[in-house]
Amino acid sequence: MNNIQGKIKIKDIAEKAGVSAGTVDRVLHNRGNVSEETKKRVKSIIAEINYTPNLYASALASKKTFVFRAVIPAYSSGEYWEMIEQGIRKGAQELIDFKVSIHVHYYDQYNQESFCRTLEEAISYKPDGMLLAPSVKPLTLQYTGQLEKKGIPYVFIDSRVEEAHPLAYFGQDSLRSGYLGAKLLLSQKKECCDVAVFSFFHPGQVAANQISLRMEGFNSYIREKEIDCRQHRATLAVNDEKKNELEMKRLFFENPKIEAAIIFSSRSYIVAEFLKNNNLNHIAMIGYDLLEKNVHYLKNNTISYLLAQRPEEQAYKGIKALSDHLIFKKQVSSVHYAPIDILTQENIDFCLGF
Amino acid sequence: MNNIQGKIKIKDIAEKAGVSAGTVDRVLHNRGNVSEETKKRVKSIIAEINYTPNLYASALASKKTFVFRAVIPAYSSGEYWEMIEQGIRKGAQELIDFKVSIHVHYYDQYNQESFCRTLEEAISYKPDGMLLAPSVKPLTLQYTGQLEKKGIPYVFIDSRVEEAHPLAYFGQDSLRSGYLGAKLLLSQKKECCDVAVFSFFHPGQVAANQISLRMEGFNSYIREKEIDCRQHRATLAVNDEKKNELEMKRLFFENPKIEAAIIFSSRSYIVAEFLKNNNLNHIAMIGYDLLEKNVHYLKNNTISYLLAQRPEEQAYKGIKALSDHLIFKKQVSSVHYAPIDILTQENIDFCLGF
DNA sequence: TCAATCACTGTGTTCGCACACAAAGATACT
DNA sequence: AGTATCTTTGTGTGCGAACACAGTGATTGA
Repeated sequence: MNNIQGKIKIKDIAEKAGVSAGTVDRVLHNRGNVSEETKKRVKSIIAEINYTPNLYASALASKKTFVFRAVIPAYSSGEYWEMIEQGIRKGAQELIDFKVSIHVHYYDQYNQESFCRTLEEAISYKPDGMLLAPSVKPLTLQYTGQLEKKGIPYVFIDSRVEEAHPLAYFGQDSLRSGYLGAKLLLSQKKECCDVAVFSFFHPGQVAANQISLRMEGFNSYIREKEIDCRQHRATLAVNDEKKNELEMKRLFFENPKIEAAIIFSSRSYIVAEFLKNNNLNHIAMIGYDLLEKNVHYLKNNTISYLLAQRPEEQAYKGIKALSDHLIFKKQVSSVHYAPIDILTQENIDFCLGF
Repeated sequence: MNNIQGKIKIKDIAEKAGVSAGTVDRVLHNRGNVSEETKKRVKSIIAEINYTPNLYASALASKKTFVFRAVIPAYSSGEYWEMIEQGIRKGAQELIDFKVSIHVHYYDQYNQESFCRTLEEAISYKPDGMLLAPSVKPLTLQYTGQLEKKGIPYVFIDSRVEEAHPLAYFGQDSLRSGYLGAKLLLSQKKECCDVAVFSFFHPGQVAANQISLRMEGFNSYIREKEIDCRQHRATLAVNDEKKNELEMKRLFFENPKIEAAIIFSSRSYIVAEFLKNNNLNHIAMIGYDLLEKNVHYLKNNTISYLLAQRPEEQAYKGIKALSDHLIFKKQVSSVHYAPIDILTQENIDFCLGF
């Protein structure tokens, strides 16, 4: 017999094949030095009884150690990227007994050179795997090319770069989240309506972002459903409160008929704050991402819906994809869209923490 | 030095305390036979260096085995409870190397006696922990009382019974999901409207269910927001298609002004099918739970929103709660509401599988 | 013919921990 | 004092797998 669980061990396989455990081990890990004949025999037995190794025993015995490196934008507390890092940390925690350690590198997302320097440094350590929040395409491709040459698997988080060959991508389908935003905002409108549409901008922005894709999705809904509405666009600046204030005043006061607003950025709270302060309660508003400040305005009914994307889960799964690939030798599928969560006052309390 | 990860092992503690590994083990597991003095010394060192055991090595060495038993309603393929079982199976899969095995018992949810028999049988095996989909209160309390007397921890899944003392509860906040249904259906209505409200019924129903709570939540929204609407209620039968057909015909044809419908049951597809077949496309409809048939009608635009509750995740977490408590000695919090997912055509594809 | 080399296979130690058992002191009892 | 008993402590083995190392024949070369 085998153990209590009835689970098959290497010894059982060895017995059935009439060889020793060492030989089975050699077959399992393609270590060579096994005759073709016994190799086939052992392999067929493994397949037949559907052997799955005890990963914990395996990790315990293994001398291999793994180092992953993550490269993400630097952030302040409460920002979107903080949640990404939380997911990374959670993954790291779960993997320590598998001898995995994870280092996080930060780059200035408004500085191209910083991106390059950070990435170069991370790569110079020759990690076993990388998690990467990509920057603009040509820049990113330059480094993913290096990684591919060195045979280091990497995972994209948050956004994706075409023509690269990541092990996997974890992020939102931004087109569709923009489309859904339009539906939630406009589906029940019967007559022509005025809508404020906000995007964000920072000079020198180098990290990829989803604003333009979301807007594209938004517009495709309007086209498809032939919605009759007037869009009033504005672009806010990341770090210029006064300018933003003026811009919003201009927009809302000059167009008093605006009855809906959508902000294609996690900084939705900036507009929400303005609406709240100016008692523009009649304006329905949709924002993005589960930041604390956004949640605040969702709870006090300024933001009607928040479309969220579970960044911790994305990052966590990204780490898991690396370990699944490198340690557990599992097949990992390459594209993983995060669910688009629709959050309201009613269900928000159940979505904090994942 | 300790190992590569820098993680502290029992041996390290033993060295620091000037005792052997065996003694440290005795302290860690309260096995007794340790003098007060050394016990204190060892404990203080453990606390000081914040020791966390390698759970995998621990499980490997341990001779203990655990048997969990789950008691849930019997179901046919495609029903709600199938997803619960999937979650249980997933949990079982992850725990096999921790020497945990899980048995599932099924009861006829329309037969009180069956519930009793099934539960008695499950308890008679003296499991280490139980996962339970409760029935009506007095009946359930009878058995949870037995479990408590025997010191067997149990977890409620799906719905909850007051006055019992489960290790944890995993399920939806039904009141709030009814409230949210009302909001999605009615928030944009300006004039008085006619709404069809469906509940379900089966003679002899004994498993607890959330229909009435959802309805209560629905009504509280209407009261709070002073919505002006006419409700047309109907109760459908679980297994009588013809009667249901007649009932729906009566309702919708006699009240042609109905422009919205909500079904407080996972069998929402029954109403959706009727609307589809009778070309009542103008009626906005809200259903509950992520059944395949419901998804079908969501995708073809008959159901506008589906409010889902991740039953697999609930069950999975229920199993994890048991193992966290029994095996990993973690503290588990007692109430866990599942997120209320708002599903639409746009985000449904990302929510299948968890 | 004997040693060297090769392909192949078996054995033994190790990982961190649990647990059975042995050993060592301390105490009490005849 | 000698022995039985109890308390306290240390030692050894095994969990399942990884990997270094030690065989074992067969083949080759001198």
